[in-house]
Amino acid sequence: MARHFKDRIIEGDCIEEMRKLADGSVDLVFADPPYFMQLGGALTRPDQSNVDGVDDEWDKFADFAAYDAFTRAWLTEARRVLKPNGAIWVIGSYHNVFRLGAAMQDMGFWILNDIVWRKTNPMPNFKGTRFTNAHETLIWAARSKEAKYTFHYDALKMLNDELQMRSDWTLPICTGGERLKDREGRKLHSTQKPEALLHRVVLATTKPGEVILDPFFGTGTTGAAAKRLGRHYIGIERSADYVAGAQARLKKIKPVSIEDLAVTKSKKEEPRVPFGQVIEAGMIAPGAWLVGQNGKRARVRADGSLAFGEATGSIHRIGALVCDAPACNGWTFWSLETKRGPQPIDLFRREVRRQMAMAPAA
Amino acid sequence: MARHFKDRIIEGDCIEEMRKLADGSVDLVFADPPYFMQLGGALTRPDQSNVDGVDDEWDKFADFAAYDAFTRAWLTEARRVLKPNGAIWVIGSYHNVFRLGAAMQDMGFWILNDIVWRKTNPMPNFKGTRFTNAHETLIWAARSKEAKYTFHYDALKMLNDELQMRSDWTLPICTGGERLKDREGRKLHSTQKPEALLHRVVLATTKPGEVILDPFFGTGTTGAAAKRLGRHYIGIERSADYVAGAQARLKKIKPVSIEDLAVTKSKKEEPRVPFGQVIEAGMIAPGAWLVGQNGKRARVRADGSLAFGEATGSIHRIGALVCDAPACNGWTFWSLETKRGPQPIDLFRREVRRQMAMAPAA
DNA sequence: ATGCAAGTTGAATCAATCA
DNA sequence: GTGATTGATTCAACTTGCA
Repeated sequence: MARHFKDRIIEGDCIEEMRKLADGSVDLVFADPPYFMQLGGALTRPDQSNVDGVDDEWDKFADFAAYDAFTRAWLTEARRVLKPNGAIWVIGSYHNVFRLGAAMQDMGFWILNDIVWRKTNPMPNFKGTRFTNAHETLIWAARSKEAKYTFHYDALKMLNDELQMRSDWTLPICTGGERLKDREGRKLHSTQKPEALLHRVVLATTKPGEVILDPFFGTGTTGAAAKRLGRHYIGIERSADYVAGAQARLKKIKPVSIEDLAVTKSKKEEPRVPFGQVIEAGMIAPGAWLVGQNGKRARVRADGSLAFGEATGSIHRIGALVCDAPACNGWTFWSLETKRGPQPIDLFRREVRRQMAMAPAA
Repeated sequence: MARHFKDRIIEGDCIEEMRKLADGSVDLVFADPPYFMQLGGALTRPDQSNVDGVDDEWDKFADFAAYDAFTRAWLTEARRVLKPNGAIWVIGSYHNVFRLGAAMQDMGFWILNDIVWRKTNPMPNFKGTRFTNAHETLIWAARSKEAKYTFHYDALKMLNDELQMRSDWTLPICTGGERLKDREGRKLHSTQKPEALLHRVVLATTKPGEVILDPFFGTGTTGAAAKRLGRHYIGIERSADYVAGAQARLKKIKPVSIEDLAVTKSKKEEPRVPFGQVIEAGMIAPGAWLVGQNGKRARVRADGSLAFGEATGSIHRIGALVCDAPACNGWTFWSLETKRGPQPIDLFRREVRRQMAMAPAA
C-alpha cells in the first residue's frame, strides 16, 4: 500500500476504491454497511410526533439478492486487502446480520465471536408489536481459520473490572455533543456509532501503529478511535457531506498514550429484578397465594401480575390497592404463603439477584 | 393433524416425522437444532448420518453446504406444518445462527426480533484467546410478512416490571436440580435449555390451548414449559435416551390451573364500543358539552358525532381538529362537563362494556 | 450558578377493521 | 384489493427553559 494513503479519507465507492489498495496491506477492517432496513411508511410516537427513520438512499436495495451481491463484492475486496493475520469487524442488526455472517463464513473468514452491543437507551417499540429492539450485533472474524489474530486479553480484562470481557457490551447510543450536526442543527448522519464502541474494538484487536480500514467511513468514528489510540486509519466514504464532517472531526482528535486513557468504570448498580423473573425462575408458581402485611391475599399469575378479586396489576399496584394507599413497595409488602408459614418475596428477589449479579450491567 | 399427536413425543428423524404432520396444523415451532460447532471430528450429512472422518474433497465449504441443506430441509417442513398465522423460534450461536437466519429469510419467514439470551454464568474462555462467549441468539419470525402473529405485549411488559420487554434477556444457564442427569449422575444432555427461557417464549407468543412443535425435543424443555402453561406440545427426538428422560420429566409437570393462565390483557382485545352506544345507553345526552384536555369544548349530537363550530365528526376527528394533530384518541381526550366537574368519557365506555359482558350478544 | 420541569430524540422491517 | 376510520401506543438520556 502506498504510504500516503494512511490517515486519509478517500471519497468514493468502497468497492472501486478498495480495488486500488494492495493485497495484504491492512491489519484490520471495520465495516458498518447499510442494514437494508425495509421500513414501511411513517411512524408516529404515542404523542403523535414523527419518528425520523432511516430513509437514506444508501439503505435501499431491490431485494435480498441485490443486497447479497453487494455484500459479497465488498467483503471480497476487504478480504483481499487484509494481511494474512488480519481480522475484520462487521456490525449489523437482524435485518442484515445473518446475511453478512453467512457470506463471511462462505468466503473463508473464521468467526471468533459475535458481540452484542446492548443499548442502554434504545428507541422503544411505539406500537407495542414486538420486543424493544435494544441491541445490534458485531461479528469479529479472522481472515482465515489459520490466522494469528490480535487479541489484547489483559487490556480488555482491565476495562471490565478484572473480569474477562464478555460477548455482550452495554453502551449508550451516540447522542449529545458526540453526535455530529449539520448547519441546521440536525444530525449529520442517521446512524453514527458511539466512539466507545470503536474504542473497545480498536483497543482489543489492533496494536499501536497498525492500519485500520473502514470502507463505510460515514462520520469517521473508526478514524476517531484509531487516531486517539495511536493507530492509522483509511476511510472510504461516498458522501462528500460525510467526508467533510469526518475531516473536521478528526482534525480535533488528539492522540493519547494508553496509560493516560481514562477507563470508564462500570457502574456496579444492583440489577433491577422484575417480579416476573421470580416466576420464570420457578421459585413461585402461577396460582400461588401471596399475603400482605395487612393480611390481604392475592393470587400470582403467569406473567407476574397479581389478581385481587376483579383487579389485576403489578405487586406494587395491587399492594397499594389493598392498603388503600397511593403507592406501595410490593417487594417488602408481600409474602408467599407456604406450609412452613409466610416467606417474604424479597428473599426470592435476593436469590435471583445473586444469579444476575454474575452478568454485570456494563 | 391427528388428535393423538398432541402432547406426545415422537422418536425419530425430525424431517421424516414432520412429513407425516398435516399442513397448517401447529401454532408455533420452537427449534434448537444442532449448532455444528466444528470442534473437529463429528460431521453430519443432511440425513444426519455420521461422516466417517474428514473427507478432504468436501473441505470447509462442503461442511457448510451440508449444514445448509439440512437446515433448509427441516425449515421447509416446519414452515409447511405451521398455520398461516403461525410463528417460529430458532436458537443458535455464532457457529450456525447466521446460516439459520439467512435461510429463514430466503424461505419467506419474516423476522420479528432477534433475541439475545445473556447468560449470567457462562463458561469462561479458559485460554484467554477470545471474549467470553456469554450469550446465545434466538430468532423469532412469523411464517410470512403478512402473518398476524401472537404477541402478548402487555403480559411481557408486566413480566418486566411494567417496562416493555427488551430484546436482551438475562437468565442463568440450566444447572442444579433442573438439569437432567443419567444414572451415573452425568448430565443427560449437553445443551439442555433452562425452562425460564421457554416460559418467556411460550407466554409471549402462544395462547393457552395452542400447539407447539419442537423438532429437536432433546430433554423436553419446550414440552415442560408448554404443559405447565396449558399449551399442547409435539416433540420429535431421535435419541431414545433423551426421549426416555423427557417422558419421565414431563410426567412430573403439573399444569397451572385454567384460571391462573390468564395474563394481563391488551386493550386491543376488548370489544369495540362506538361512542354512539354511550348516547343510546343514556349515559350522555345529546346536547351535552365535552371538554378536551386542552380546554376546547364540543357539543354532543344525537348520532354520537361532535359539533365544534361549523365542523362535525367523530370524537376522534374533532379531537384531532381541536389539537391540530393528524390523529387523536377521542376516548382519552374528552371529558363530559358535569356539575361535579369533568368526567372522562372513557369511564362511560367501561360501563357499557361491563353491561355488555353481563348480557352477551344474543 | 443551581435545580427542576418540560421537551426532544434515537438503524423501526411498529394496527386492525370496516366500507 | 384499496382507502378511510377507529383508536392504541414509549424509554432513557440529553437539551432547553424557567424559577
